[in-house]
Amino acid sequence: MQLTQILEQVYPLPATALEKITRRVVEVGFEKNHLLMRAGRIERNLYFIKSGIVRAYAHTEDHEITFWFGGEGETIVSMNSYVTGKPGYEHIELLEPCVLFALRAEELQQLYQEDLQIANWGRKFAEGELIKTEERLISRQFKTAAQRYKELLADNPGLLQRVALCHIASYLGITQVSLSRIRSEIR
Amino acid sequence: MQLTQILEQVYPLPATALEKITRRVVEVGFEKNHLLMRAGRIERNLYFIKSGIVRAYAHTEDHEITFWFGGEGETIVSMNSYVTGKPGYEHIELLEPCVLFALRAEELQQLYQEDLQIANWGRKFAEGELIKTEERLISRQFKTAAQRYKELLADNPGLLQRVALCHIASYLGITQVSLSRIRSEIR
DNA sequence: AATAAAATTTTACAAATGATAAATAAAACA
DNA sequence: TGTTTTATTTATCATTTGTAAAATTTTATT
Repeated sequence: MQLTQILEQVYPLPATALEKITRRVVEVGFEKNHLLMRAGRIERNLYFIKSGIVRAYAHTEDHEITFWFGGEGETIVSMNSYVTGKPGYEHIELLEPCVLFALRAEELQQLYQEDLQIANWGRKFAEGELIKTEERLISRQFKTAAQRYKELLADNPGLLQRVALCHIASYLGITQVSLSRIRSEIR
Repeated sequence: MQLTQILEQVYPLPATALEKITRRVVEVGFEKNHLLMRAGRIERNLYFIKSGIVRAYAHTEDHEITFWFGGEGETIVSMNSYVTGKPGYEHIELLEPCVLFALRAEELQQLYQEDLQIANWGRKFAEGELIKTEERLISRQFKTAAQRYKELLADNPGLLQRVALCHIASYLGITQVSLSRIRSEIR
């Protein structure tokens, strides 16, 4: 997937604005299982996923939860770190070998201050992520774990082939044992 | 709480930008229990809360869940409707008599296209709401209902005096019976 | 103050989910 | 291919949370 395409699916940008971003982006590749971001650090980059799939997770001593999957065309941001400037709480792990477009957060902040359309791009990006997150929060309350599993499969076919079930269970907010039960009941 | 103060706690704005917004805002008052927004409609306004407290809820036939409380200084947006232009899924109900600052969504969209600092204000607003929502989603998985209740009280003392327990239970993602159990165990 | 209405708590029982460990299946590797 | 390692499923039991209904408390109204 190309960078301009990724950017424009968030918000259409004039050529000049696209060029300002493209000029500051570097293409990088990482192997499977690479830890792209670590909790507790201030993250200095954003990434756009050209190919591959990643997960974001947070953990305490005993638990670990996967709260986001990112695939081709999606944007990897330590939202907390990017917004507040403080260390983030999430780790980003590559679940496949990935090709990413890297952009320094500082440079994007600079562009937000210079370019009206890029500022509106940033707004649209955050707004889009917000409604997705809000919908997930609500769906967790309205729907049973089985319903949420079926919907995830429907919205995201192929995910099952690319991601370990333990991560899917965690994403759905249940244990792996519960997910196994749900899967056996469906068949 | 004054409008400029509300706006600037999201993102500092130059006087000219503040003036552009202020000029388009109208102060309105509603009685307790007024339904400010209804699901299924395209919402044409945003509101800033000068005083009072409100809740956002969504429902299916049998269930209803409260997923947000807004108090003084907060912004009421049907995020879904505002972002996608389609009808929203939330109702907004006033839990107290409120004084609100109303702004037409269309006019704000216009300002986003003219004023760099206002576009950045919109970006910061969405980013802030996003991390709050993301944190809630994660906390729902990491923490027990009892912990979430205690944290809500700690972060938001006074809420208990202003909001019915059935809404708090719903917000925490549990039934009212469960919340009663938690409350009796704490004492 | 007395009554009615609404909100909250309590009780009893059912259903869903979690924890742990063992069994099985799948994947990775020599 | 055979062996080891890792991932997933199954089984058992404990715990949490939900449902429904009744009891109690609080609030509103006459």
